[in-house]
Amino acid sequence: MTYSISQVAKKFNLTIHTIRYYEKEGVLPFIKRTKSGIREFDQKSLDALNMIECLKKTGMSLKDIKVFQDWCAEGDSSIEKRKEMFEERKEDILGQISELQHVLKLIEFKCWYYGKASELGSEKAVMELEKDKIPDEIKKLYQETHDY
Amino acid sequence: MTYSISQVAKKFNLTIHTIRYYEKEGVLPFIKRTKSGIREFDQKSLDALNMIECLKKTGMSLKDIKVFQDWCAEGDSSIEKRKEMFEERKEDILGQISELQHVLKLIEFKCWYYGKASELGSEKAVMELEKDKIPDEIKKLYQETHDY
DNA sequence: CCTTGACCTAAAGTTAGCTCTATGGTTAGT
DNA sequence: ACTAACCATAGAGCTAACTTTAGGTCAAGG
Repeated sequence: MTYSISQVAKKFNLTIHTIRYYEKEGVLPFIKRTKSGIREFDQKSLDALNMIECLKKTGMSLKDIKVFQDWCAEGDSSIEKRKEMFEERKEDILGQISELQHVLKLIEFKCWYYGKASELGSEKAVMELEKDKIPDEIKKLYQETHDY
Repeated sequence: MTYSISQVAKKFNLTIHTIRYYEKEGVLPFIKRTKSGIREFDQKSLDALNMIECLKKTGMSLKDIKVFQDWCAEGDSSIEKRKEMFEERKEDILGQISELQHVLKLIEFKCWYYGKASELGSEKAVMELEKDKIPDEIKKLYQETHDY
């Protein structure tokens, strides 16, 4: 079973242009062609594209993804490097998640703040709230997110 | 207490150029100047910059951050819009976190895969492993991350 | 056979977000 | 007053990741 470029584009929610661009930049491994030069994507191509999309979502650049693809093409001798790359990627993602969880605290504080402001009619009224009227978990959110 | 641009740059781990660029683009609210034109950052400026960095980390563009700053400058009449913006931002972050958790599964599968490949000496050996030698949670990770 | 639609390449254009350069003013120490 | 360190502006330059354009090929259906 093979797929045309437009079928693949639909599956991955990319444009045809983007897929061709990826191939040109070397982030997609070799893609078979018909004798007239039309690309035919097989399961391996789809798997590679899935990996690329995944790595992109972790914030990796196409340049670095290309390095990874080159390692793949190199074969078993690059297994160790690829292993290390994925371990780094894992740590990086965990870091990103905890950063987002931190950022979320400030956003949640602001949700509370503007909820109150909407309720009381002004920002001034929220800032003049006596301290004992501010829930402890909101105070905590506030304090934990002013780290400069 | 006020701060010079280079002190602020250090605090936020940005370059002086970037901070000036932010001001030029209107994402920083009005910053006071000495009579000779030198910027003086006060607590309010720092708070704003903290918010900007936070919104940037959620993936918001400077253009949209500027819209938010314009709302802030507009005063209480934009409270509702700002509240909605933060609620959207919150949903967005939760979405990002769960996307990263999904992506993490494929990365963790690859960590296992290359760990085995390293142990057995080749990728081929991993792919030929009998199914009952692959831990269930690894099979699960694999299946859950091939969603095209 | 001719049109239509999906494909191809090469290359120019776009956008965001910085980053750097040139040029010159300001301020604190000796 | 001189020097060094810091500040300013205007504007050019850069990089990544597309996106669009121009011009052409190819295969199937009427």
